Amino acid sequence: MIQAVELPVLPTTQPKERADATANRQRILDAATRLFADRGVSCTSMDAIAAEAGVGKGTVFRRFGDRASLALAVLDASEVELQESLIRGEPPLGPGAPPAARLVAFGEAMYTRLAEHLDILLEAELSGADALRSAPHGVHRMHVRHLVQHARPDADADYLADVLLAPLSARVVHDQHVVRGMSLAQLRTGYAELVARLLPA
Amino acid sequence: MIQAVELPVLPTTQPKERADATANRQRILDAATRLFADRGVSCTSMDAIAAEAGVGKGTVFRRFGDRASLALAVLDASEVELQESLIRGEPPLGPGAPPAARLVAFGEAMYTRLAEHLDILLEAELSGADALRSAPHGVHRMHVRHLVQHARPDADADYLADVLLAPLSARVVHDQHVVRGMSLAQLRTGYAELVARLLPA
DNA sequence: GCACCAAACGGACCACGGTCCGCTCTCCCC
DNA sequence: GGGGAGAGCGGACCGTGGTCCGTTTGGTGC
Repeated sequence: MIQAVELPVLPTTQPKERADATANRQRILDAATRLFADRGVSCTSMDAIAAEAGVGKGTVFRRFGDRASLALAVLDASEVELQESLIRGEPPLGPGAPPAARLVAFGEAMYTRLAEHLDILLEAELSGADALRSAPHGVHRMHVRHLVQHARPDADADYLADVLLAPLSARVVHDQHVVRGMSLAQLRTGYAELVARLLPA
Repeated sequence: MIQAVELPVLPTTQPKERADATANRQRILDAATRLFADRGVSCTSMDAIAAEAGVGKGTVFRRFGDRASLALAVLDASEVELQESLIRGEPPLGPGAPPAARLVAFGEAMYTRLAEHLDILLEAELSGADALRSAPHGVHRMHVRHLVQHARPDADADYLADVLLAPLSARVVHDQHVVRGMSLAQLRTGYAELVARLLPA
């Protein structure tokens, strides 16, 4: 027998987090941020973060899953800000400018972010076997793919998006800038010229 | 008092490896190759490799330094063959063809190699924080940089070489091919078009 | 052969990321 | 405010990569 059932308006809503859980999440994020800054990301163990947060190690992993996700979560505010700029910000980063200009601006923004948080971003993509499946990366890929498709409807936007994102990975930038000493200005210029070649105005 | 000293002709020569060490290196490589093939790279621990080789774990690490280097060493024969083709092989992979054609051929060769050994290459660049500092990668970068410089003396060959190598990383290809299901043909075509855009004939 | 020594060996040991499970505490409903 | 359910907690536990150091062994000079 079919019955009318009271359906929640948006069943996708999370079942609401308990107050202590929320508090702990924040304490863990604060502790991680502090320790990352103090003694460096790679010298900060998960145990140390748990201890600093005054919380059991299990709680850290329950909240964040693994080390890479925690690193990503620490940068969440910065990521949200970037995405906001992409969607609703001023041109050329936001809508309104031609795709090539927006892409160059995206590269600039990414390099700025990378310079500021290189070690944390490195950690985020190092530990996980699949940093490329993370939500932020997915958003970046969508964005770039969208710009490419508008500028060159003929091209393979999926592949080109990957090409345009690959040099912006923390690993590549770390090697270029830290290991081999290439300047950020050189990287920015290089990216702009790359975009100019790939997305003709 | 200054004395005439008998100088070795080439002090850079390694001081000759002991016979048992050489034998053990080979047994370890064989064991690793076998186990990687049998149960998969990610399911094979270093202890298991040591046991299979009939050797202490310390010996494995003494010979190969770390897991990533061992993975790389397993593929050494394949890498040597590739490098041989680049330096002395037939065109278009080897010398003689125009730079753009050689670069496309390089991409083809790399994709073939990636398809064949994806999991091992993934392991090699996953574990080490600095897979980009490995000897093979250095050679690849030199090669690509050299081709770029010949085709476009005006451009930033260093940056472009990185751009052209980044999409050929095991991590990117794994995500494209395994996770997202892009075909190898699509990747090859994409790379060829990328080269065409970046290195005008 | 022999004796010597550096190179090599091996497995106990360590630190770390991640899991598990029995106990606790919050929240909701009455 | 009392009680029941289940999310949340914490820290003991596990497997793994990597190190250390006392012991063994292969090469070499006599």
